Amino acid sequence: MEPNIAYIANLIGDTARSRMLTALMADKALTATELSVEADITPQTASSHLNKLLDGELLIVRKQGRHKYFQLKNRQVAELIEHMLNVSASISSPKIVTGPSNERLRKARICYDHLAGELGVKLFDALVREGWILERGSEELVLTAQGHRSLSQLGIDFEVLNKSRRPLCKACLDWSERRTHLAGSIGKWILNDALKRQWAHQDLDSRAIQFTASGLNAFNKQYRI
Amino acid sequence: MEPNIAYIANLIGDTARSRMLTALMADKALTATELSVEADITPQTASSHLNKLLDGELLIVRKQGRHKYFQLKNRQVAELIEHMLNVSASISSPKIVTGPSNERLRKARICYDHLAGELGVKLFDALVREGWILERGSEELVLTAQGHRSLSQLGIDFEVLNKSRRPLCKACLDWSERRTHLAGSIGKWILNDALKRQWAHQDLDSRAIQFTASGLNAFNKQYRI
DNA sequence: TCTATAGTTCGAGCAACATCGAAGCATCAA
DNA sequence: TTGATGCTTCGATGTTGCTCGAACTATAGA
Repeated sequence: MEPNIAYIANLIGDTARSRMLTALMADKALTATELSVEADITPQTASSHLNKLLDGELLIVRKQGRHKYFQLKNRQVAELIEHMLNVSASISSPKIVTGPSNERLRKARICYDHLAGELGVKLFDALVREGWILERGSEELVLTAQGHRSLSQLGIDFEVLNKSRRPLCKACLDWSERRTHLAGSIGKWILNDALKRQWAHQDLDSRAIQFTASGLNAFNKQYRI
Repeated sequence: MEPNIAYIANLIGDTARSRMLTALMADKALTATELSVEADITPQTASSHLNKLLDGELLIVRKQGRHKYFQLKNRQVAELIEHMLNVSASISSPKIVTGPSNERLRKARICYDHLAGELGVKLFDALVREGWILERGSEELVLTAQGHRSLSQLGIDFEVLNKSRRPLCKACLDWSERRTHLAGSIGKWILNDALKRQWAHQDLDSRAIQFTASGLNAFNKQYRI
């Protein structure tokens, strides 16, 4: 038999569960209670949903004291959610409502482990313009020799990155901008570096990334945005 | 608001609808009745499901006389389904049952527009071994100069392929083999070429690709499998 | 030991929706 | 015009499963 995609899709296809999954796209482990708040349901209901998601192997859980920390099982699952976000965003009928909290999400947010939103797209454009990465076709990205040099100077350790089997650069479609932004281990490094330098911090309650005024300046300068 | 992934997921998450979608992965337009047979439901029920899939913009339809031909809306949708097949296949609980008709599917099948299954993986391995394509990391593929030469000799027209914004080579994870096979416009060309040369033909009732004995020989020889 | 918090299990209520029979419309081929 | 085929609309039925209140277990802290 072919794999049963209805099972997985049905799992994601519930409003409460899909909200939990989307919340977990921030790549942060969340507790059952936090997720119940996120999904706007009671803890009992959340407990039932979380068990289903565990059964379906979309989540993993770590127990710490009286807390349970849930997170997405792996990158494959995260990429599936991302894919669904993209397809959903390209649909016309259920209109996308604009709100104040979404303004921040649209500006800059975390997409599993790299920067997305307006700033993510700007970053990508700048890297291409400066010749650090090269677009081959519309989906394939290549790091140039110059990009390698420049990023090394910024402190990236390619020795470490090359050890992982993950590609350095990867194109990721942005659902709010409908444009490409940078994923892959370099994308991850750039976000982590900005957080480490305290140019920005992640919102406690959402996937939004808040840049400080000076942090944004430094970030823009560093990447010629 | 973030895009509503529950809506799309819920659409795919019904057994009947998911069967229809999987059937359409063969990239062939099917009529409403054919799809109702595929999903094992009455035409009335199928009609209702197909309308929902149209509303959700997962399908498009062409009317021809008293027939209605449905197909997947675009490659993005097909890739989403493929992604779900992969995630589903990597789940342990709902075991994959082996059956006679699946034997053929596992050997060689169409994955939207390129070759998948055992033969697809073998093809990929051969192309890498012969140095026609290069694996960078685990997901990124590059066409080598030698690959360009060799494929040109086989009749591929890179002028045409380069016009499309689609990447030449792309890695696609195979749900039955759990290994990489070749997608992208070259993958598409190779399959089409084999069909054109009548080395193989597509099953009428499924996504299986049937090679003739001599066709398989020629195919293996051409690509050093 | 007592209390507060995190998470669970059970059961009942309720709404959503997949399903099909019956009947209807549209098209094609005589 | 008649009959056959493809597809749809309508209404009734039944099941699934999301939901929460109530009561429970488990852990942490004092």
